[in-house]
Amino acid sequence: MEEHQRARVLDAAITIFAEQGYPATTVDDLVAAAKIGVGSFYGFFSGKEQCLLAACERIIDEARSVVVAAASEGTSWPDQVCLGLGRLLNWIGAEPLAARVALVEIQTGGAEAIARYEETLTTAARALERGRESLPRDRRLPDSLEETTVNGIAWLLHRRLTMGESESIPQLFGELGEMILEPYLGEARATKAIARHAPIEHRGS
Amino acid sequence: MEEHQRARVLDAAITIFAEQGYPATTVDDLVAAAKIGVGSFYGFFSGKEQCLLAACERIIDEARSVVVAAASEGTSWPDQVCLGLGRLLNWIGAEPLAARVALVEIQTGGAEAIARYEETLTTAARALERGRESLPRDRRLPDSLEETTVNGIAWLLHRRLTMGESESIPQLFGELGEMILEPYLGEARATKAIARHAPIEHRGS
Amino acid sequence: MEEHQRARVLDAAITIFAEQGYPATTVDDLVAAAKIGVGSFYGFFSGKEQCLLAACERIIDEARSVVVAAASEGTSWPDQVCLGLGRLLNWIGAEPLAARVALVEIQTGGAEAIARYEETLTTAARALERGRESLPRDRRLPDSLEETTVNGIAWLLHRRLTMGESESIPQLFGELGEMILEPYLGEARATKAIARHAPIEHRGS
Amino acid sequence: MEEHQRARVLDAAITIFAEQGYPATTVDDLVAAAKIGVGSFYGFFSGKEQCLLAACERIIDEARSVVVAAASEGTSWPDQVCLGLGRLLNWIGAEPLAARVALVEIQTGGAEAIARYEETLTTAARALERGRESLPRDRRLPDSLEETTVNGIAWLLHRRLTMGESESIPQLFGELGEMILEPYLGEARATKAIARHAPIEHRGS
DNA sequence: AATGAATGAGTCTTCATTCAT
DNA sequence: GATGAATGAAGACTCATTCAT
Repeated sequence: MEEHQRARVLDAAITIFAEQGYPATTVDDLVAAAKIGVGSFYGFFSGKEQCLLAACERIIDEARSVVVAAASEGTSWPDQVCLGLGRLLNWIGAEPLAARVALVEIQTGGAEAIARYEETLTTAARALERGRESLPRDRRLPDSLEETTVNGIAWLLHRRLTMGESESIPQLFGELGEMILEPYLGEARATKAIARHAPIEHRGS
Repeated sequence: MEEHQRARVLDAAITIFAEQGYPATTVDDLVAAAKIGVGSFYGFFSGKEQCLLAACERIIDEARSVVVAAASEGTSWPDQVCLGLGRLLNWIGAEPLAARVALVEIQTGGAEAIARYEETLTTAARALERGRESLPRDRRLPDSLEETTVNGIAWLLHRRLTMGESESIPQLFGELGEMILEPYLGEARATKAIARHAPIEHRGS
Repeated sequence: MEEHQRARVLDAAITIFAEQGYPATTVDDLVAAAKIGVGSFYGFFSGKEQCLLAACERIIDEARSVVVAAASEGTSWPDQVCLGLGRLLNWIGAEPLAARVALVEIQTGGAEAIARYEETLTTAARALERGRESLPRDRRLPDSLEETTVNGIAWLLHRRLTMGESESIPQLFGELGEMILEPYLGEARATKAIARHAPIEHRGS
Repeated sequence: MEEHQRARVLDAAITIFAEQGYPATTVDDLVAAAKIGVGSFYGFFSGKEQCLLAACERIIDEARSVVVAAASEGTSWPDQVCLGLGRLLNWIGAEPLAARVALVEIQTGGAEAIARYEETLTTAARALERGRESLPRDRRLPDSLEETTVNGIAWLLHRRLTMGESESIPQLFGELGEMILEPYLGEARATKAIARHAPIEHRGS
């Protein structure tokens, strides 16, 4: 029961953080939206920042599981990337508020929140490094390629989310897929891999 | 005299903003550091946020003029890019506090500050589009390439700045240079262009 | 409970406003006198001015009910006027602080407060217009008679209150009564009506 | 020269005080309007309140001399009253800003200013007491008649000035004249005295 | 376990006044 | 004599957090 209560508070917090921005949100806003008392809030979280952190954690966990589940359906690495990316973008399109919190608001949540954000991006970058395994001998990639890619993507999403264009996010599939795969596969193979997936979104891009 | 005074306040503000972070900085911190009265502060700026904005404006102007001056020494476009990038990285290495304010703290400075930040990156992205002019017919680039590149670079810098590794920033020249030029020139020509410049930094990367 | 608390704050506020004057009173003075925290104060009132307004409203309500109750005991209109006036003056003599706030301090409380003050006087003036009903045909009275009368009285009270002569206020009964009634009844009848009431105060005037 | 300068500052101050209200006026507003430096301002007046006081003094002196000059043209006391009142109302209609400062703003100028205001009204009331000299034996008037009358008039003017209806002030001549004279002369003679003067304004009232 | 009334430290901001030039 | 840059005391108000019920 208690856990369920906490989850409800988190839901409310995500909505409020996304709508008003983290700094502009007061604890009172949060408890009003969650329909609990201030005391209860401090029972669940040790403060406003911890609440943001918990919200982000839940959002990222959910996003991660979406990606992992999708990737497990693929056989080759490029397929896994495409599936994961596609589903992730769809999920973001469906949950723009949550995405906004985990990608935008977290950056205004103080030192620890920023650290978590960067950690998340780093983890994502690590995951992409698998693409290097099947690289032709002569192909050398910059050390920070994955980090740059991931951050580039995060920024593109950030932008759409900030500008209220979240419905268009799934349509980024083609562009982002190529951005990820091209360095490892070259343009031709990357394009082909992408074409195999997400015909709908690709058309739109 | 008045202008000089204001510049001094800006200097102090940049240091404080960089060291404590914008949200954690109070107007009192600012006036204490600048050794002026609160009243004077409000004579110069209409508030804390405007002060941050003014600081960023000055920083960005300075950075821009460093880049422009450097680029004007080059003949070909790749040369201009290399010169501009190299000097910019050196400047950042020499002024890490200023860079931190304009790249990191600005993002916590409220809506207008964020808008300015994105504007700056967009301007930089626009400048890189010149690389498309001499592109081979068959080479097609994603629309958002430059924005992604610029943001990826900003993020890399952001990261070093945040982690206190600002001295290593000039050494990113090789990596960043390739990241910029490769899509337009291909790997071979990009590497060559970079090798012509900044031999010292390249070795370090 | 909350309502009772708010009433206590209002009591304290009336004392402080009357003693120091509205403009010279700070929110800190108020909370110190009421023995509450600043936060609580802002829970009760949205600011200093609203607190003054609330205080005046309560005072005026109370004064009005004193007058209405007294008037209801009278039969003829002149009797009602005398009863109402007498009790009002006694009440003011007993609550000089409250009277001062509602008559004096309210005039320094900003636009809204002044509007309320004038509104109150206008209402009182309206009430006096009933005296015109039984006027002899040939008697014509200036349009603004009641307003002038009411304001003249307010000003006399203002004066005594300001000069700390509040104990003498009930003794104004004879004078004020005549001032009110004479235009409608003529001197003779006015004097007689007054003589029927408040023998004690009349003697003192 | 210095005196002339000071007068200019006073002129500017009257305008500003009337337009923005005394409390809302800052010393900066004043010096900006008078086109002098802050230092000079403090050379002329020891502070904002003294400036208001000086302004009121000048205004009242001028108003008084208008009345005195007018009254000196009359022969009988009622004539003198009518002439003085008529010219005063015309003057107020012509100088609403000054009148506003001396009648309205002065009341928000702190203890001393209020004292001056009341003093002025008291002086005016004293002047009216001359009307009692030729009173029929049996006619007894309330002690505070003149104060009440004067204040009633002040309040009527206050009201028009506050509501921006200053042009209509000269038209109050008939009403105010009767209010002053009636208690001493009775209605019939009062009306006749008034009719002899200010035919134009009387029609409008 | 839940509540929300109460707190008060901390912030921004204004503005009358001073004084070196 | 005039200037206006500089001052900083003072005030209104917010909001994260506590704790008695």
